[in-house]
Amino acid sequence: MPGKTINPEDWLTALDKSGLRVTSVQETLIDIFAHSEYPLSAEQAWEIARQSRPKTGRATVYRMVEKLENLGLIRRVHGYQGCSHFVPTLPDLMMLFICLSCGRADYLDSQPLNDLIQQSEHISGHHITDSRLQLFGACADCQQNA
Amino acid sequence: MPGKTINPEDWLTALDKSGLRVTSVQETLIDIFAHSEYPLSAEQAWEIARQSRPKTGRATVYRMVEKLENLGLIRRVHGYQGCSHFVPTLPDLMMLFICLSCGRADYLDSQPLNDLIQQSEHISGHHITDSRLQLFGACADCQQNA
DNA sequence: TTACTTATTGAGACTTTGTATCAATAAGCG
DNA sequence: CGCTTATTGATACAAAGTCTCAATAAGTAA
Repeated sequence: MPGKTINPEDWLTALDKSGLRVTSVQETLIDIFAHSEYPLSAEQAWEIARQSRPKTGRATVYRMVEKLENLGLIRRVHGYQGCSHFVPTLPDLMMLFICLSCGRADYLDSQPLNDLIQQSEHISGHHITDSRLQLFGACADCQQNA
Repeated sequence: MPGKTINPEDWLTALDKSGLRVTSVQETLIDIFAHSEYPLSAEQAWEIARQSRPKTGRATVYRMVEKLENLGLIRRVHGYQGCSHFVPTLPDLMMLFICLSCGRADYLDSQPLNDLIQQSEHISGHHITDSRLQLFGACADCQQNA
């Protein structure tokens, strides 16, 4: 599956700039989210974190996930079985595709969506400030292997 | 805010056809969802149901919400503070707008979205079987009153 | 209408998911 | 190095949703 990479260093820089202290929990969690091909829940991130950092607290992970989301570094995935999974945010790419077979996430060009939203604003009279679009189906790989 | 109406009778017919028994809880809940301008959670629907039917059980409401969702009569709203709210499904209209000021839902023509999805399928090679788009902002009314 | 069969219901226990509290820890800074 | 204070971990707590099972009521046939 295609995909762009993420630089954990940039994330730490972003956290630092935001006035927060840079800690080892942050580094661990950023690494986990940045390197996962799959959307992760806070609970899952906690499990993974404890593999390399056994004493990591549950609340800490939930807090950090919240911070990362507020900073826009990760985005909530609105999936079939809930909305508590997160993927890294990629600059200038906002349309998300989730493969229902392998579970991996892919990012699609969002410009057409932006056009669509502008169009809808015009027609409806509403002022649209945010949007959530997610696509589900079978990725190119999984179609072949089926 | 603009909106189309829903006929509870049609819903009961749909339930009947699906092989399920038609009960008074169903009628109550269908009525509640069909007449609400706002997305409702199962918990909220339970509260409202008990006003006219005090002994209604919590689990029953959760079960019924699940059934209504499976039958496609209500749709899950993927909002800011969670994804546990539901709105009635309207035929041939699937794009949902939620006003962040008054909370009401509005439905927009989905054809442009369908076109966009087809386009994305072409470009990405993924086979897209379902989508979730939600728009947030200020509705026409709330913009005026601001 | 009545009796019968079986899906649905209500109550409450239980699980899961997420939040609040607070003493202990460790980042950042002089 | 030592001080200040944000962050952390442990745990208690709250909220959201599921499971179980005896009691109820919907559909069906006599």
